[in-house]
Amino acid sequence: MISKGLPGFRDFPPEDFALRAHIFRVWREVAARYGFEEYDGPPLEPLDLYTAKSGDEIVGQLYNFVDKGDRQVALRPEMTPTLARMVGARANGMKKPIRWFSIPQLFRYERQQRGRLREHFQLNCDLIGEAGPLADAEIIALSIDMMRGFGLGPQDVRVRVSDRLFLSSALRQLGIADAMTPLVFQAIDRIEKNAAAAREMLDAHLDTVTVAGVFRLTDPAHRAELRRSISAATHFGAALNALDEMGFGEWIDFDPTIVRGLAYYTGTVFELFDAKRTLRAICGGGRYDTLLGSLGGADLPALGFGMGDVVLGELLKDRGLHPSVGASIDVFVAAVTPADVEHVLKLSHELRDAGLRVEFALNTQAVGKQLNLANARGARLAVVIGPDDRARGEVQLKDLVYKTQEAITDSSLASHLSSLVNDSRLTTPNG
RNA sequence: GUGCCUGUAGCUCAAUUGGUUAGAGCGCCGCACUGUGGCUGCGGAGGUUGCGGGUUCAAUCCCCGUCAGGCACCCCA
Repeated sequence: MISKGLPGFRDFPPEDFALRAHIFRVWREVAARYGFEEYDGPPLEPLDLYTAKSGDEIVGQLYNFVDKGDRQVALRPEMTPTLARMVGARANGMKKPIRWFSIPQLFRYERQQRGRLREHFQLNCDLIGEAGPLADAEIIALSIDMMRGFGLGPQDVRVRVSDRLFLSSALRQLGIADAMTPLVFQAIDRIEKNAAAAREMLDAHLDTVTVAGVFRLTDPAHRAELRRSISAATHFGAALNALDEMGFGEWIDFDPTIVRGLAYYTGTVFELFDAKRTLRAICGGGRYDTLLGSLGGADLPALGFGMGDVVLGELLKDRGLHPSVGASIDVFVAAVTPADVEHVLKLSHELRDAGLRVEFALNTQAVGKQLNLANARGARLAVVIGPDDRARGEVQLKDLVYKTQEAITDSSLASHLSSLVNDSRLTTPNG
């Protein structure tokens, strides 16, 4: 009896792997367009890499254990500490800003739900060494272009953006002490999901008038007005304007309830959601100017985002934007009689050497069955070889799509097939 | 970690208020079809009804436990 896989861990049979490969491909293509270079690190790290500074939120759900050398280790729950270590070790010699991305598999020990497993792949894009607002615009633009790369538009995905500095100063104007800011952030983070709980948190620490002020600040009805109050002279205002100029204005929703849970964000924060809001966040990120220094790496301003493959995959399936499973071969080579198999083997390998994807029957089968298999594989072409053909130095070439057949001389076959297949690859989607 | 809901063939679902040997469609395999494909017809394989226990003459159905999945919390990548 083969035991089941662990809860929250996935198998990837070919039809699922195709989606994953598609997602990775788009991630890499788009990242490359922004000049980002790919890096990676170990999936298993010393436990203290995460318990040291990263924030207690993550530590509670670490997938950790003691290895055979009595070391406390953890499967990586996030990439940032690893990134900080790598950058810290070599930042002095690197031209700034640093544009790096990675697609790590991350792990968390928590109860799974749709869009949230114990393991996922997460695109991490980070821009290190630039404090100015164009860096903020650049990283948000990158996240938006990722969506465009999958065929998603502003009607599918919304980018909700805020700025912790902006929010802090707004809270200060309400008379809230700086010491209270983290708690108020936490309450604001919950307003949308559970307004009653948020109000309870605030009521416990603030007077009624101030609480009302916080709710007014985050009220969707006042958002347009609040957005107009953000001066272009501020970092946040300049970043928003830059996104407008990049042509991404219609994706952006300024939303002061976005603060994000992680304690280390220092400025811009943003999240991407599907427009129908039926799924969890597709992407989240922000500016973390003090984190790298506090982790003991280089003291550089930085910002970045993480985008998981699970929610994104759900969204692509919902919208019919996932890749269909394409043909696995170009050509099927069929033998009419056992005496033809020798010839089939020889020809098949000539075609494989020419770069074509080729399959043939591994046992003796009627020609009809072999063609049936060719169709099931999605082959564009089939070559049928029988005793009569061999006697004439020919093979029968069938086009399985157009249902045509012609005799071809054996010697000219490889180049003939290559050109046919290359044509059809250009014109067939997902081929 | 907490609460609620759901587990029947590879997939989607049936099965009379508890009643004989748990069925169907799709898919898979075979045959009609020994030199020509997607159709059609016929046939076949595939189930400890998630698992364990209990109640009962009798359990897919009721009860308990457990595991898994979904939803909401918690938290957030």
